[in-house]
Amino acid sequence: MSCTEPALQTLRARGFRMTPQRLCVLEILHNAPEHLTPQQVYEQAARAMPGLTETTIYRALEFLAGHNLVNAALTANGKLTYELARRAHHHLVCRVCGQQVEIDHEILLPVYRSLEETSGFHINTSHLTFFGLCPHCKETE
Amino acid sequence: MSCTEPALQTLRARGFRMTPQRLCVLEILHNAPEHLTPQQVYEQAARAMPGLTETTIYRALEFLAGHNLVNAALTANGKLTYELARRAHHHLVCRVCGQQVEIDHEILLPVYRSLEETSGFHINTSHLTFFGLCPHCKETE
DNA sequence: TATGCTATTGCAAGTATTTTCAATAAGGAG
DNA sequence: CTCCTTATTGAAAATACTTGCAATAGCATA
Ligand SMILES: [Mn+2]
Ligand SMILES: [Mn+2]
Ligand SMILES: [Zn+2]
Ligand SMILES: [Zn+2]
Repeated sequence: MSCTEPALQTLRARGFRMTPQRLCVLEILHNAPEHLTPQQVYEQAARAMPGLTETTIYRALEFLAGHNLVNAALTANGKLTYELARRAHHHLVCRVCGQQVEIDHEILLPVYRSLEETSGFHINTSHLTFFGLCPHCKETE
Repeated sequence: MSCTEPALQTLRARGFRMTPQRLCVLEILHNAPEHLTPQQVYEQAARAMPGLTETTIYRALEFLAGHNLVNAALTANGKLTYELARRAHHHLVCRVCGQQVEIDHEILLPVYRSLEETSGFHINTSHLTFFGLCPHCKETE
């Protein structure tokens, strides 16, 4: 499939390999409407590729995240979920009802700049999760 | 110990209890030079209170974090570590060597404000972790 | 200080995630 | 197209974390 062509090139250029298992994970995340847990990815992947193991899913997700082909996001209960890497963005999620709002990366650029200036670091966090209370839950305490 | 007095009041006022196990966890974090993993807390706690279980440590950390007496922080590999809640701050950690820099919460206030304004949310994320490359590792690629 | 309610603990069992290692297969070279 | 190197997989075992439940012990009240 065409949407995975660039990913394939990226990996090979770095001496790594594109496998059907990794393609399967990318495919699943590509069609997912939202972030998925490793378990959810596994369930779908196992359906498409019987015999594939959970171990492989965990490894594929970590690997793909390391190569910026997928992003990991933190949930309110401290667990990681994944999504296909796309336009840089962040999340704001309600601790009570779980409602999510997406945040453009541009909004954070100024802070990134000032943090880089004062620390000398090059920041490459690509996917932050802020927590809080949504307009509704803010009312009902 | 006096440093735990306020914590005790906080909990009782809300109908919860201060137990020797929770005090032990607070005590350990109070003396820790940096963030600790649940396992590290357990090792120290078990030495002070034989019989205490890992289950209790996990529950105490989550409970105390829920009451803002301790803060959870994300490590580069997606795992949670804990520290005693103190002045609001965040972290900037190098993905290569692990070097950490602390960030004053004030620096992020403007962004918080603008995020709250545009989303209507009340943000209460108290402990963010930014990742990147430190000045040194930035050089050596 | 004695009593009662119920939040909290420890234990056991369940689920999730990581690690180790031998067998397999991606993909560059010829 | 075949061969070779070695990145990657699957299986099993080890660890990490969560959940259910009965016994225990904070602490509010009298
Ligand atoms: Mn996202
Ligand atoms: Mn901290
Ligand atoms: Zn809400
Ligand atoms: Zn570094």
